[in-house]
Amino acid sequence: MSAENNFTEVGSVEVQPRKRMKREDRDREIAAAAVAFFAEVGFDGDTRELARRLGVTQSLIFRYFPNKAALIERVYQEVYVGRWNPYWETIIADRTVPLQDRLIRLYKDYSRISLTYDWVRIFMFSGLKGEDINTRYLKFLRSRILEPIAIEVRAELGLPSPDEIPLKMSEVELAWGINSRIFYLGQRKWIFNVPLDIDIDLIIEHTIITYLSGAKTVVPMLIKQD
Amino acid sequence: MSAENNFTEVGSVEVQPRKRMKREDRDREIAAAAVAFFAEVGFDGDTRELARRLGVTQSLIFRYFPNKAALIERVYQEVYVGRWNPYWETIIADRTVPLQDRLIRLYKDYSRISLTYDWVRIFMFSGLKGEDINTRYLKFLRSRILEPIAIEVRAELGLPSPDEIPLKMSEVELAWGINSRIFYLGQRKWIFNVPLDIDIDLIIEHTIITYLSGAKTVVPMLIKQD
DNA sequence: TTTATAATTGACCATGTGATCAGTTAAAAT
DNA sequence: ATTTTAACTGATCACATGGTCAATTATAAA
Repeated sequence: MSAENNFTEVGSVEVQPRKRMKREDRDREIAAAAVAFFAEVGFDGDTRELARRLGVTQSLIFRYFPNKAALIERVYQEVYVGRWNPYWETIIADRTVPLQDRLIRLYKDYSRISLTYDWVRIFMFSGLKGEDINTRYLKFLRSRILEPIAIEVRAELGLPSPDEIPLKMSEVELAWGINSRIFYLGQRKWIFNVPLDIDIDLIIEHTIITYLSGAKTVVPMLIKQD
Repeated sequence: MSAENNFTEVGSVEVQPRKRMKREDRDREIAAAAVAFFAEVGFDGDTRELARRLGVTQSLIFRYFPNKAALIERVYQEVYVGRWNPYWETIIADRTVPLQDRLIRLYKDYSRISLTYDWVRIFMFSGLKGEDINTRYLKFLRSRILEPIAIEVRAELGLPSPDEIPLKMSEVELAWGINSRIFYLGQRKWIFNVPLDIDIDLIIEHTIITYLSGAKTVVPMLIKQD
């Protein structure tokens, strides 16, 4: 066993590793491996198996992270905080481009991040564990993406701006529909093992068209009542 | 400890239980408790804690189920198989009622089952565990609900029937949109702790209207292109 | 080449968990 | 009242897991 630990197996080929990495590098390596590992097996995955995948002893992990909880916290940072792209927020508001195009572009790009194996599964694992990171993320998403979308829809349909008639919660709920659709694609693929029959980008286009088409019918209805 | 085991605590009041239940009753009681317990903490929840909640010893559980896996299998039966309502399948095809009304009725009823704490959480726990029950359920759902919906949409829009032009996968994908929306509501409520701002029944209505409105735009497009 | 630094290991502990089984006892059968 | 049946318990085993720490050794500094 100890002899093997000096080598990292790739396929059936053994590769000479640099033994003893610099602290920073090893730190990043462990974090990255933890993301992949916990995404696969969940946060109950044991640290010995994680160490084995790293080609390292279990005790080493605890020299880099004080305890398992800290390692998990780091995973959240890597996946949620580290992968948010502020550019998404600017796409929405650019009225030189038709709204439909903006939304399609936004969600095609967003799905490149949020429809990955790691992202989808860790999001669910942490949610089920009762971590507040999900709640926080979704509140953030709501204010940075969904409400802006609802505002743009008002403009697109020539309806009164939120200054005149405040955004109704049901208008934002309608925008949730887009995200729920996208996220569900990720769950089907990475959790439920139900293959997607057609191209994701195409589904996104249909989703946006459906949303806008529905909004045209529903939103005027929503802001009239009350 | 052993003295306490003869009593089931409800709040701070101790209630005299019938010691020694009939096999069938105890069996059902354990199964029901297992559903609630595993829904809360996941399938890594330990049998000792489950026994404690039942006011019973851990070893008793293993007199009713050969091992933990069998208990979990029973949980799947209770939740997925046991709660499916065949009536849903008949609602869809009833053309004496407008399609929009049928779909709203169907999903309002479906959500009464599938938007419960137990249902949503166990569905995710089992999916993440890699059980095939999710895959099977979703295939079933597709053939019993989604494809029938896509067929009814064809009729509603006066488009060629599937006999003439077979259902496109993208038409079914569009119907997935409804389910993804509904399911996401459950996840927000029971997993991510993001309260729903407005009434679920209302969201369902908007979801159906949006879907049909979108379908009117998209479906003719879909079946034209080869 | 020698010394100092710090990355890494291996043995170990405490605790938790699925599963087993001989023995106990409430309740039904006689 | 006595016997029979079967629901239930308590003790225990084997193993897994998070975490600790003194000892080891690759690597950089001298």
